Amino acid sequence: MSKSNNVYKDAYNRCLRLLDETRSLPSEPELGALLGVSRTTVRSILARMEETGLIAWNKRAKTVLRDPHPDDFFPEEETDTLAEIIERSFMRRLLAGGAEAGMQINELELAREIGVGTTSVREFLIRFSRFGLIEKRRNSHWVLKGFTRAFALELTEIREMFELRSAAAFAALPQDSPVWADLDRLEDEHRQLARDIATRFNEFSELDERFHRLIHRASHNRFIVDFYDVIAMIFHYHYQWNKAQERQRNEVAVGEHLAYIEALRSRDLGKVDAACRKHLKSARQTLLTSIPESRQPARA
Amino acid sequence: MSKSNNVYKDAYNRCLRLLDETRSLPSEPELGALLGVSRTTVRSILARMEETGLIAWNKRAKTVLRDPHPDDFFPEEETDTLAEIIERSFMRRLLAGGAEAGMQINELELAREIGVGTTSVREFLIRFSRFGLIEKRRNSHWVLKGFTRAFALELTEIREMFELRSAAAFAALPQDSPVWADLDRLEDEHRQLARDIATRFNEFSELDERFHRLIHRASHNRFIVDFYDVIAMIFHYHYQWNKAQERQRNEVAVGEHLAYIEALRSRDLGKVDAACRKHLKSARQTLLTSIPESRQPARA
DNA sequence: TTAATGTCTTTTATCGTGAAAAAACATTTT
DNA sequence: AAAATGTTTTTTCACGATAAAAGACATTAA
Repeated sequence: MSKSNNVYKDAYNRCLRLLDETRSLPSEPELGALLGVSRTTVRSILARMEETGLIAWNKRAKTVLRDPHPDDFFPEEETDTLAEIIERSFMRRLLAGGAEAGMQINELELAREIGVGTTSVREFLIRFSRFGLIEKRRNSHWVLKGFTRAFALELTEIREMFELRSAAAFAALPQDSPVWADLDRLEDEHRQLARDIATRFNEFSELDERFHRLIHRASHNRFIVDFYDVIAMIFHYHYQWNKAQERQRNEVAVGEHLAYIEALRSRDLGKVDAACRKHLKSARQTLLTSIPESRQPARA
Repeated sequence: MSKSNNVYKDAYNRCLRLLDETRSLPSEPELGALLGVSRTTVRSILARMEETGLIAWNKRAKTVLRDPHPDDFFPEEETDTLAEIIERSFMRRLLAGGAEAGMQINELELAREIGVGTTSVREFLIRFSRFGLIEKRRNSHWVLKGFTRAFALELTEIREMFELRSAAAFAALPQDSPVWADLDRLEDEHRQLARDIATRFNEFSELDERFHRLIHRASHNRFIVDFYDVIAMIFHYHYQWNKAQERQRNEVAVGEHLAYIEALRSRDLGKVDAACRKHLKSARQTLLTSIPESRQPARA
C-alpha cells in the first residue's frame, strides 16, 4: 500500500469548508500556505474539485460553481495520520485495562491488530517512549510500564517544577511583550466559557492546553516547552476516558485559571506562585482520582 | 544485507576475554546472562570457538584449549550497533562545524553517506529528536537547531533544577539505604583517580556519569532519570571534542565531586545545595567555553 | 526432578521498493 | 520583474521480505 494520501484528503476537506465563504479561490501558493500543504497537494485538490464540478479551474481563475455537499467530503477516518491511528489504538488498549504493567509489547502483533506495517509501529513506539509509559529492553522487546499512580505522580512533579518556573518567568516579562495581549485574549475566552459552562464545558480541554502552553513558552527553554507534549498527551486521553463530573471539574478549573491570570497580571511573584500551585494541585488530584488504586506494577 | 550480526561479534569478543580467566566455560544459560545475550547467540559463539580450536565443546564440557590470539577478535568497528554508527557519524558532522542552525537534514543523503538504509536513519532521527538538537517539520524534513550557546544554557538550566532536587532527595534517604554503600565505592574510585590524575585523567568522564546517575536515581522520577541521557550524550561528545585543558578540568571536577559526596554524607541540605551548585556551575562553564560564540542560529 | 542441551518458532532489525507529497526548476501571465 | 502556473525531480513515508537474535518447547543428562 506504501503510503496513504491522508494529507491530501484532510487538506481537501478543509478546502471544501473554504468554498462556503468565497466565490473564487486564491492562488496555488496562497492556498498551500493556508492549508499547510505543498503546491503539489493543492493542485491535486483543485483537480478533484474541478472533476466533481465544485469549481471551474482555468489557470488563475478558480470559480466556485456550487456549495459543497456532505458527501463531497472524504470520511473523517481517512484523514488521520498513521501515527494518530496507532496512538489511539495503543492508548485504548492501555487505558481500557487488561494492560498490566510489566507486560511485553509485540511489534508484529500490534501491527497486525491495527492493520499497519511493522515499521510504522516501531517508529511509533520510539516516538512514544519519551512519554515514559514504555521502555525498550536492549536488543529485545518493549515493556509496558503502565499508567500507574507512580507515573501520574512523577509526571505532575515535573509539571509543577516547570510550570512554577515558567509562570515566574512570565510574570517577569516586560509590559510591552506580546504575551500580555495573548493573555488578554485567553482571559476573554475563559470568561465566555465560564458564562456558558453548562453547555460548553467540553471545550475546556483545548483552552486549557493553549493557556498552559503560553505560560510554558515564557521559560524560553525547549525542554520545558517540549515536556508539555507529555502532559498534553496524558491529559488528552485522561479527559476522553474520565468523564465523571467533567462539567464541575472544568468549571472549577476555569475559575482557577482566571485567578492564575490575574496573579500573572499583578506581576507579584508570591501571588503567581500561590495561584499556580493551587491550580496544579487540583489538576493533579483530578488525574490521580482517575487512576484505579489497584493497578500496581506487576514486577520489578 | 538485512541485519548485521554485531550482537554476536561483540559478545564473541567479550567471551574471548573470559577465556583468559578460566579453564572451562559455564553453562549456556549462565554465559548468556553474563554476556547479556540469548542462548542462540551463545551457541553461535561456542560453535565458532570450537571451529577455531579455542575450546573443545561436547555438551556440558567446554574446555579451553588455548589462549585467544589478537586476531581471534572481530574488528572493533564490526561490533557497533547501527544506531551507534549513525549517531557518531551524525554528531561528527554536527560538531565539526559547517552545520549551521536552520539547515535542513536529508534522510536519504544521510543514509547514503553512512551507507545504511533510510529506515535506520529515520529511526535514529526520531530517537535523537528528544535531545532537542533537531526538530521535525510536519509532513516534511528535519531541521537542525544547532549546538548553540542557547542549547547549552537550556540544557544546564534543567540539569541544575533536576540535580538539586535529586541531591536533596539523596541526602534524605535513610541510613540503611544501599545507595550509601554505592556512594562509598564511588568515593574510593574518586580518591584513586585523584591520586593518579596525571595519567588517568581521561577516565573521569565515565566515573562522572556513574556518579551523577546515582544521584539522579534518588529522585525516583523517570523523567529526571531519563533526562540524564540527554546530558550524558552531550557531555560524551563534548569530552571527545574539547580536549583543551582536559587534565586540569577533570582534576578540579574530581575535587568538586569529593566535596559534593562529603556534603551528601553530612545530610545537611544547605551544604548539599552549595556543593551541588558549585559543581554544576563549573560544569556549565566548561560546556559553554567549548561552544564558539559566533555560532548563531541562522533564522527564526 | 532440576537444569542443562538440542531443536524449532517467533520477534526484531534492516533493507530495497514504490507511491504520496514536497521542493525545485521552467514557463507563462499580469 | 514579480508572481503565478506548468513540469520534473527529490524526499518522505510505509510496506513486505529476509537474516539475526530472542524465546519457547522438547529432550537428555546429572
